Amino acid sequence: MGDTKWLNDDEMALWQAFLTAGALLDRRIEEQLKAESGLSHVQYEVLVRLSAAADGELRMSELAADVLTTKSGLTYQITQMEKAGLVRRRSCADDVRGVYAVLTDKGRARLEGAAPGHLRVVRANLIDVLSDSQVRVMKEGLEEVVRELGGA
Amino acid sequence: MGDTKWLNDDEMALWQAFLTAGALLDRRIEEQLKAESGLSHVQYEVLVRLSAAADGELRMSELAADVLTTKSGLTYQITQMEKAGLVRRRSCADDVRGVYAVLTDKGRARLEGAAPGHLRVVRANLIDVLSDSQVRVMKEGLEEVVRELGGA
DNA sequence: ACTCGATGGTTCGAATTTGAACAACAGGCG
DNA sequence: CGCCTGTTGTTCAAATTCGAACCATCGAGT
Repeated sequence: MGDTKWLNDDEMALWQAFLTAGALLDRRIEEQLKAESGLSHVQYEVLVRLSAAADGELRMSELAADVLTTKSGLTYQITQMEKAGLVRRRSCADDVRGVYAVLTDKGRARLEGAAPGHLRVVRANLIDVLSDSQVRVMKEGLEEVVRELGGA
Repeated sequence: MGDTKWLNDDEMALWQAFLTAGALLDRRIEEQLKAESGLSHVQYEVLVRLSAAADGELRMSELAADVLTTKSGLTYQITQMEKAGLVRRRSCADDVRGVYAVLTDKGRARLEGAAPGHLRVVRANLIDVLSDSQVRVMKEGLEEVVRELGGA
């Protein structure tokens, strides 16, 4: 035992491409979003989740899980967004500890303004670069990876 | 003009899975690496690049590009790694501005110690979750994305 | 009602990342 | 040679992230 099974060429190339694509794409998204809407990617995701939720509000913990950030990370971001008026905190009725993050009108407007530009970047650099069948296969594969990582 | 072409279900799912897989996988890698070898993922990548390079050394700028980080980000990390004795700085003969990051024996040893564990995580959560054909398709697709993003 | 092991959010300090500004130099070209 | 533009790597402050510690509360089980 203890002998390591290395990656073959395709596997290595996949891993490398996965890292590179992720990093470069994130960079581009971040800069586009910041320039065009003054939002960070995390903040954009927060707005997306909230706007998709019933009444435009979610518990901090659920939001943190959705946005793939840590609890403290979300606390920080929500504080920032609250200062910017994009979001508001509301304490939970049935659980004194609980806190809801609530989307404000301003927040919703900001999201609507940012979405098209963001989408353009995602399309231009990821979706439209792939064929329909590539999209399907990669979706299947990555969903399996997510499942494995317990992010189901 | 101005009307936005949204994503269909598969495209949306792919984008979501891509983000989630990336974030979760990075998290797991980071924690495994830190726990088992006291390295961050960036530092690990630095060691990998240096060990792959001739004489185990690379110019700062090239290394920064390889590792997908900014110039200042690399300066910081190399300083940390230098303190830890994993790396050493050497100034460039033919270009007074230039600086080489050089892998030390200790650095190489640390990499060798860390690699098997790191590889296990990559395998368990990405590679081994996919079929050979999925690996090939995803590799092709992601390489195309990287090309599009100018990371050729 | 009471205890005890989870849960929800925040707080804190340390580590890291970012981007702009900077200084020093390289390299081509008139 | 002298000028001009682009590089190289570092520095600095500000923004963000991380993780552990913390407090208050919940909820199941007794």
